[in-house]
Amino acid sequence: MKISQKGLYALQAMMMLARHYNQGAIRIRDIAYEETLPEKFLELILLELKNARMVESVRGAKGGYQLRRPPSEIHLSEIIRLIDGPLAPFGDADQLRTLIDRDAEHRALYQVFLDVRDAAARILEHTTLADIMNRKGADSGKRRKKKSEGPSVLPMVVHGTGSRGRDE
Amino acid sequence: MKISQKGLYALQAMMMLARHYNQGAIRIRDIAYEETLPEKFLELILLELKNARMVESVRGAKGGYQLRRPPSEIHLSEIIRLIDGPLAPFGDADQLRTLIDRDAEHRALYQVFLDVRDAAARILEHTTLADIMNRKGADSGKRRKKKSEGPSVLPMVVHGTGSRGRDE
DNA sequence: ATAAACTCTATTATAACGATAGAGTTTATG
DNA sequence: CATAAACTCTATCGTTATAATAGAGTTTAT
Repeated sequence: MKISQKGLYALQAMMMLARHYNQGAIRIRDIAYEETLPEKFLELILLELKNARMVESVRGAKGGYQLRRPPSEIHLSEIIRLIDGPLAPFGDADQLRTLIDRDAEHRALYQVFLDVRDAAARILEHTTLADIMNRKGADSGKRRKKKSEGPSVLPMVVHGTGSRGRDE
Repeated sequence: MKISQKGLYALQAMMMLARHYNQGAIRIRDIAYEETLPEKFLELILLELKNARMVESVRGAKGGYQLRRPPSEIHLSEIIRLIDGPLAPFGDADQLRTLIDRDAEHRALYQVFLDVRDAAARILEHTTLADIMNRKGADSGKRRKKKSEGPSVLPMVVHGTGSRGRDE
């Protein structure tokens, strides 16, 4: 899974709407300004989010956009899947399962792909807009230590563990 | 991180060379035939793998390609990074760490991205060609004892755990 | 009535992707 | 030492995806 620039914009816009939840409709222009996003491009993104029923629009003067559900009920995975497609690093989960069933030669490889997608899904399907709002701004007092603390959902993801200082 | 068709080809070619490790140089044509890969495209991929010192070539008649290191010492992450770039779903790990440091507004979001990349890295940096060779074909009894067995590092990746039967 | 907003379709430029072509170089071997 | 078998390298090509802009159309508050 690759998150495109557009996907990032969508996530940022949704975060902004989450911050202003229950404050009425927000104009595209204001979202674009606050998040520094290209306005016309954002327009298309919001239209997609609307068609996916994640946001709703109010048309006409005084119009704008707002979330259709509370931030705690919108998962990052939804947004990412909508804009950038499946979470799997190759194909999608169903395809991978089929390949694991039918392609004996490459079964083990596809299983690794599926493991990677499951790991991503476990994080993104359990993280909501509310989660990342609350985590914002360098420790909001909620016992979130600077170094580790790991990703809410997935145990033992200790920060310094992965290839720190290596390539990517 | 997205694994392209080219990335898949590279992984398949490397798996094939792993199966034929210590059997001398294998011709491009034979790799292409055995794995059903487009020969001319594979040529370019092998060249890249050679420049990255993962394989070596023997030129001239009777030439071909072979692994430069034993299959147990070649990690899937190396191949994927070479062909498809960083494991992170957006940018690379260093960029993400910088953004987490400097962009207070979006810190929490980038942290999630980094968590996803760490989860992928944990799997792909610990899975070797030998691992997936040995895991092949629903455990056919024959086992080459190499080093670690099974998904050494990432336990708890229970097959049926992830969002089965859902969207992707 | 009109300006402020969202809506929709089209278009563009650039890059990435997947692949093929062909001329060049190296080497085993008869 | 000629030759065929192989790898090496650069170029090209068609397609699709990405990132973005443009502009005409529609809805609505005031």
